Amino acid sequence: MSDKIMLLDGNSLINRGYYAMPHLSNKNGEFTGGVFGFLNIFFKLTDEEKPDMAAVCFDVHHPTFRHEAYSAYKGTRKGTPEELIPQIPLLKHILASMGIKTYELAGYEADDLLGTLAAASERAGLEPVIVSGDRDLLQLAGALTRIRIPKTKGGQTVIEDYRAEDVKAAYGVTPSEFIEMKALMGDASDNIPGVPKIGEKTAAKIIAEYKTVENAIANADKIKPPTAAKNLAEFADQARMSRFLAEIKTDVPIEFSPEECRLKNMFTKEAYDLFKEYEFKSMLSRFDTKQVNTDPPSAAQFEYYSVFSEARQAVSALNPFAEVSYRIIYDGDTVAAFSASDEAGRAFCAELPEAELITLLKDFFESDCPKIAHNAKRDIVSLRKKGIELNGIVFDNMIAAYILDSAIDEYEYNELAEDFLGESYPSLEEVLGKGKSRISPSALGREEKARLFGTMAEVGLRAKGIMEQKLEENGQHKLYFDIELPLVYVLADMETEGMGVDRKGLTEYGKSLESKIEELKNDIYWLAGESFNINSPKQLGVILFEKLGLKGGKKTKTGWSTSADVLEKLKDDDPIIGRILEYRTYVKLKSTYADGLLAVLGDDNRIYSTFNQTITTTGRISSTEPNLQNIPIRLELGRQLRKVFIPKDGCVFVDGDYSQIELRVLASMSGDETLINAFKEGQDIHTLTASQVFGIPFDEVTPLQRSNAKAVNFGIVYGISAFSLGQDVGISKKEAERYINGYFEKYPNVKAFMNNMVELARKNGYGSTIFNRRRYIPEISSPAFLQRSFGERVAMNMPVQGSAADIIKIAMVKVHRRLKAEGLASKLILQVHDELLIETRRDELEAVKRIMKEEMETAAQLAVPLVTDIHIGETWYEAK
DNA sequence: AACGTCACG
DNA sequence: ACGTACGTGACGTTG
Repeated sequence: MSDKIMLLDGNSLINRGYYAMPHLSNKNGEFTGGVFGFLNIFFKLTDEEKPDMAAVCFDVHHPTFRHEAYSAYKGTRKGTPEELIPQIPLLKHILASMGIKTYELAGYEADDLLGTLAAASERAGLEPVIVSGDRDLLQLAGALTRIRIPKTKGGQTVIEDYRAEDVKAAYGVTPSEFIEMKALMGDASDNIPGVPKIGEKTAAKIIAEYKTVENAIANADKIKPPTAAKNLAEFADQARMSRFLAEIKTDVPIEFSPEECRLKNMFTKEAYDLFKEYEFKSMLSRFDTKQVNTDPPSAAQFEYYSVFSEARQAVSALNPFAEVSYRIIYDGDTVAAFSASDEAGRAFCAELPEAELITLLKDFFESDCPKIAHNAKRDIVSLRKKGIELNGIVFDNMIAAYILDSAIDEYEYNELAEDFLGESYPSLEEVLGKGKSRISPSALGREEKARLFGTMAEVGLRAKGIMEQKLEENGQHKLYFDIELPLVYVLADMETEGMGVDRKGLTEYGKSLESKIEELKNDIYWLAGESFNINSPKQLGVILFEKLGLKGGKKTKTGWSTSADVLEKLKDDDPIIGRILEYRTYVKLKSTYADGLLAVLGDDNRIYSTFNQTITTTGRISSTEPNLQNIPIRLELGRQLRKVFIPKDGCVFVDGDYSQIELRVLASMSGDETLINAFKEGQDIHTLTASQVFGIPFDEVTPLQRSNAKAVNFGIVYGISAFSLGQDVGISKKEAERYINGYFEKYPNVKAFMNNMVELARKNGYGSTIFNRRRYIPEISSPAFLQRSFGERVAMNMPVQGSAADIIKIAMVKVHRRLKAEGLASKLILQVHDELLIETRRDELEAVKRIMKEEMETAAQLAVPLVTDIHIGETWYEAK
């Protein structure tokens, strides 16, 4: 077997990466998208091809005869975007660190080098694989040489593979004829003029018949479209010159020895450090961390105790007046170890049986000693189950990191060290492994435990200072200390309290769906003429659009789309469609809700959801295992499910929800008079929008018009596009455009507000809310239209959605505080973005109603009232 | 693990 | 010409 050599077009691939990738940069603001894109393709290919050797070629532009001769055509070649320029040396640096050879030669482009290296490789008996984003390279395909071209297909990168015969199959010409073809059609981006009026189609036809440009010129009189014949004769010299330019050189005078390109271990320490520095996090898992693990840079002193008396001494030696950063190390739900640091550079770790740890730590945790935690909510909830009430949390590093950058999805100690201290440590995943092969933390060696757990606490102590300072600088002190940190306790209490469920009712609800599902399933099989898996969109698509031949199908990345909005349009074409939609509704209710909730229902008939405070980019909280924020309500059948959510004995539910909070926030932030007055006067906002946009009196708005106006209002909040609004309402894009223009005409300040938010986000790099919550939006400066448009929509939406999130969080803290202050036993148990639910003691009903309304309505001072509707019920169903 | 789908705000 | 709504989480299928 001959060795395989992979030859990559550095410039082309980094360019492709730059335009295809999200707008990436590291924390120093250095742009990295192009390099990341290159490496992505590179690794995908090395995984697939497993080459023995590799080399990367780069352009070195130089004024050569080639460009001088055709200076008339210059200007068509796109200059390298500014952000990409420093990425080219960066890529070379990274490749060097991985031991990958690069080639460049003044005056030659990468494709000439690739051609030369491929030819030399063939002569050396190797199997060359050329990788480029540029289709011109296809002319190099041959018996031995393959060309691979990455392509974005439905959001996914696929890498096409061309041998000589594949070129023939795809283009109808051989690789060498590909050169002839290009000479005729020209290529603006390569400054190849070609022949006027000859495009891809004509060129292909001519070359298929006459094989070469020279031969075509000789037979110009016989060529079919008369214009082509005439031009070919007239521009014969230009065609010859184009032919010369189109051919990639295979004889560039460059020294090349394939052995130098042999791949060794690419995953070196140097490469690892660079990958970390430039934050190519998803690629770090390729490194064998056993080899590259970084030692803690600080000369820290970490003690390890596994004897109770020694551990006790260490805990009591903690300074009760200084801030102590601590970490609990969990093994599942068990407390496996504890570490703490009250002085930079020092920490200890105690590992004992859980019961001993609980005894050891109870006083410390319950004392007022100021503590720096990392995910305090988890500790509060876990310790409570073990009889400890955690007090004195003055800082939560995880929450602080989220406030400083809500887009990050991991906030472990090493990320904090990296971002705030500029130090590198291995991640927990690197130390413990991931997925199935993850080991328990207690399986580490003593030394390692002391160092790892100690560092976790120690880093927390030092990072806190820096983060606090940044919060201050950002004007986020109040957001952090008055809203988010107190909210930790509120959410912990909600998680502790849980929500009651009527187990029998839930079981019966599930049962009641079964027979209907069976019935629909049989109908569908019968109508389809065969049985198949209805839950498989793939199989369903084949049945509907191929077997039954329904028209109007849309495509997804993987096949036919069978989503509800597609099926809805086909409802009248076949009775099977309605059955499928109905089947889906029932199956969803059964699997996700009936079965799903039963699976997490505790023996005490309560459900304990987890409320995540650091997930969303906008500032909302999220709910998991189960998600109690997406319990059905819109359709009656699903809504019935809410009857199984019940308060405990002696209690009722009091539910408060903000009316139109996002539109009120929009009115207030934009200062739009019309909107503000409407809310002040308690007008129906969708009807108002309808009357404004459609130019009709308020009283004459029809239900359909109101519903369309409602869609417009939503669209505005989401960062509207005419296309999507049209889709949603079922009107043409043009008509939708008229709606939007009408809207902005009637609410001019809203338009100014949106422009403002986009401009501000572009200038600052982030969007922000009334309470200074931030979301960084790097996409807003992306060169890629789609990315940029997304960034702009986010810039318009985040301040609105985020401010609403701020407001209800304030309300939660206030409601929680009032309930405590007034000594009430009623408990806040749930938040659903604009709604709060309190499990209320019957004797406290009036007080709770009053507190809820007051605190929710006074959570923030807006230019419009924050109207809150209160409902009471014996079940959640009734309380809405 | 990624995708399609669908539940909520 | 590009191909779209903003923010989530859970489930089942498929590679």
